[in-house]
Amino acid sequence: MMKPRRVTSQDVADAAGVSRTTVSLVINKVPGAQISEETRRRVIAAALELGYVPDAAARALVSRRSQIIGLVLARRPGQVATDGFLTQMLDGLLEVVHNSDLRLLFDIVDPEHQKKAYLELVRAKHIDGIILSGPRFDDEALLALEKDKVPVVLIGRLPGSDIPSVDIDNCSAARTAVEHLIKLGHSRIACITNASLSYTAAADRLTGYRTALEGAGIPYDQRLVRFGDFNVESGYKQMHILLNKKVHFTAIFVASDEVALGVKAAIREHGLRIPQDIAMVAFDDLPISAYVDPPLTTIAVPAVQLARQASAMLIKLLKNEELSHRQLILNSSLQIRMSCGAKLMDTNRVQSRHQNNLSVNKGGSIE
Amino acid sequence: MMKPRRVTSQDVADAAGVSRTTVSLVINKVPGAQISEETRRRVIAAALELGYVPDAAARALVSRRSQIIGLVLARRPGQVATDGFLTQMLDGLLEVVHNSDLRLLFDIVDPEHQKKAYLELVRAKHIDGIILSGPRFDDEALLALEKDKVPVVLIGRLPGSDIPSVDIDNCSAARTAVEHLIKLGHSRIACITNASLSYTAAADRLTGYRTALEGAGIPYDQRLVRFGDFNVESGYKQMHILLNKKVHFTAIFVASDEVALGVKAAIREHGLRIPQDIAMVAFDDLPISAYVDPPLTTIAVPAVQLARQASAMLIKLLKNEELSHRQLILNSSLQIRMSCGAKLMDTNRVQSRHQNNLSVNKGGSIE
DNA sequence: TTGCTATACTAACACGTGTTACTAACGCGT
DNA sequence: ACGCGTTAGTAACACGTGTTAGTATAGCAA
Repeated sequence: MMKPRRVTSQDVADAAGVSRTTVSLVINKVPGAQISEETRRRVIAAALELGYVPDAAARALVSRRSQIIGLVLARRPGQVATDGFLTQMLDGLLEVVHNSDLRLLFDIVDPEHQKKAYLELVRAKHIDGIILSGPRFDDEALLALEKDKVPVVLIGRLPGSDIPSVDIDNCSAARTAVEHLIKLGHSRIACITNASLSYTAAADRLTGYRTALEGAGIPYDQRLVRFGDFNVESGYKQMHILLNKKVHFTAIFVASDEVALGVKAAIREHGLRIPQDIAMVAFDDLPISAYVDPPLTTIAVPAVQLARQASAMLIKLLKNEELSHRQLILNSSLQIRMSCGAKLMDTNRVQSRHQNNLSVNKGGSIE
Repeated sequence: MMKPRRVTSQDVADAAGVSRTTVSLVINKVPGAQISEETRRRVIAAALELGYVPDAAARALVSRRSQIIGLVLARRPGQVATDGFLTQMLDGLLEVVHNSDLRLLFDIVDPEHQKKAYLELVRAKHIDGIILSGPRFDDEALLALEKDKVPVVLIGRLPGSDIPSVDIDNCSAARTAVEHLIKLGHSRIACITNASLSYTAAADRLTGYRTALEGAGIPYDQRLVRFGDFNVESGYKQMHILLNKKVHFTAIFVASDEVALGVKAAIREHGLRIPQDIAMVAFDDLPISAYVDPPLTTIAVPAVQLARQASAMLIKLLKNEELSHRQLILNSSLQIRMSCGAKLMDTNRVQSRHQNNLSVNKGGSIE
């Protein structure tokens, strides 16, 4: 049994009785090409007949474009498994990527060890450009990329660099969240971050928390602050530590819905109720957050749109088009549900469907 | 300002005073090559000095290997955003993929329209092989792949095909779940599937449900069965429909944790309690499921290990090694927590940390 | 006839690598 | 001197495509 040789453009050319060049011109619909309708049809017929599919590698070699863009996270293996934000980004990316006939490569880079991993990814021209989500302050490889003039777009921000980026205003969003708690009468407000402060988003959200306290003249109490690590489990652990410290507080700001779920469980296990004993505001507004019990009051981050915008920007960079904005800030908003206790003040009954705000902001155009 | 030309292996050869062939032999550590230690060092020094990174496209062209494998889901855009299972799979895949110096390409294929999309993906040799998760009965393109002898591994199963696959026994797992409810005294048990019955896993889980009922002599009541669509929202909607029908039931089997969260919210809004009014068993055991309120009794699916095994099998296929098992079935297990009411029978107090089973099965070796 | 333009194509090069077949040099026994 | 194996390295081809520069034909004006 013979292994059937690959169908090349030469085969198509032979079958159609033209040159390989002509085949290329027809297949790629080259704008200025002079091809008679008659031969065009013959070529297409032959290609279809033979099942011709251009070789991606050969094409990439000569055109110097792999038609693949990379989504990279600075995470350790194991931290991906629970990332509810990631799937939303993937969704947004795939949408744009499909419209531009690109492919999406996904990878993570261990922030501790192999910082240069994605440098090689792009130097090898495996991918044409990178979308890096969740940048860290200590990422030197990223600056190397910038120097290499590699197309990069950040989802998030990295102060001191000029890399194009899409983000929300984490600081003021966090501030809004905490101010909401303050308005509800709380003054002892704890905080659990979404991640280590090496991540710029985590640092910004903590800053927002501090700013809100400051604005209300509430002193910052370090004992009320702990650090999450992306996943549910970290929230669960940190909240147990916090509760066991027996430092008094009546509300908490958790800078991630995912982490907040763990926090919630820990609170429950201590026999406390949300929001009656501890009011809670979280951050991200994952699709599930409106459905958990109690529904989370949280900052709605337009994850899908962040991804859409980032990929749209990256594609512009790949085409050497000028960006209208190098730093883009999308709007976030506070979704008031049950966990903060604001709505519970009106009524003590079981919440009706009407009260339980399940609305989701859809749409939003690209650039 | 000149655009600096790419560093090629020729540049390295010149710098080291050897031929390009020698550079290739050194860089790739070709086993039988006769290279003196002295020149080997010179070559490596030169490569490091110049920052040489082999061109992926050129390498792929000549070696006929892209070193990329694809993870493909049969989903519509928008269905990815909430998939808690996906992130777990990505985690498992990345682990294996990194160990083999491969890359991971992620894509979805709209099951209605463009079934042949991933056929082209592999015909273009963009990727060396495919891991297809969540196959559907009506996927003809998949059979075409099999005929093309393209390396494919299924996460899930497709009856009537001989494609290598990794899966759990969805049918018997679902049966276990429902039998658990029956043992607790329930006989009016509703069911909401995880997805449309075009997906083999959804069909299998429904079959398990029916089998359990049959085994207990409980008649199948079609009015108690509805179909989810992967996400929370579908569970919420379907459960509202179910509850509004005023058909009596005391328990429900939801074939997906994600969907179950929506179901939970709907039950709550109707003023009913879990498990006192409606007992619930779900399916998947997402990382968050132990932390929601009440913690879900659910079938633990070893998602990360499914992905690990699938990628390990795919890599074997790529190396033309023989598979020890073409169809691999991993174990699933029922995680009994609060939502089914089993533990509530012992006590009516707030559950202690001890009772709230937060243990996670880790580990498990590869092939 | 010559010259010019527009049309419809094609020959040939370039992209950067892996690999096979071959060679040059050297040591060594006879 | 001769033959022969071993070591260390290289020349040259192949992979399949995009693209530039060039050619052949026809049409048409002068």
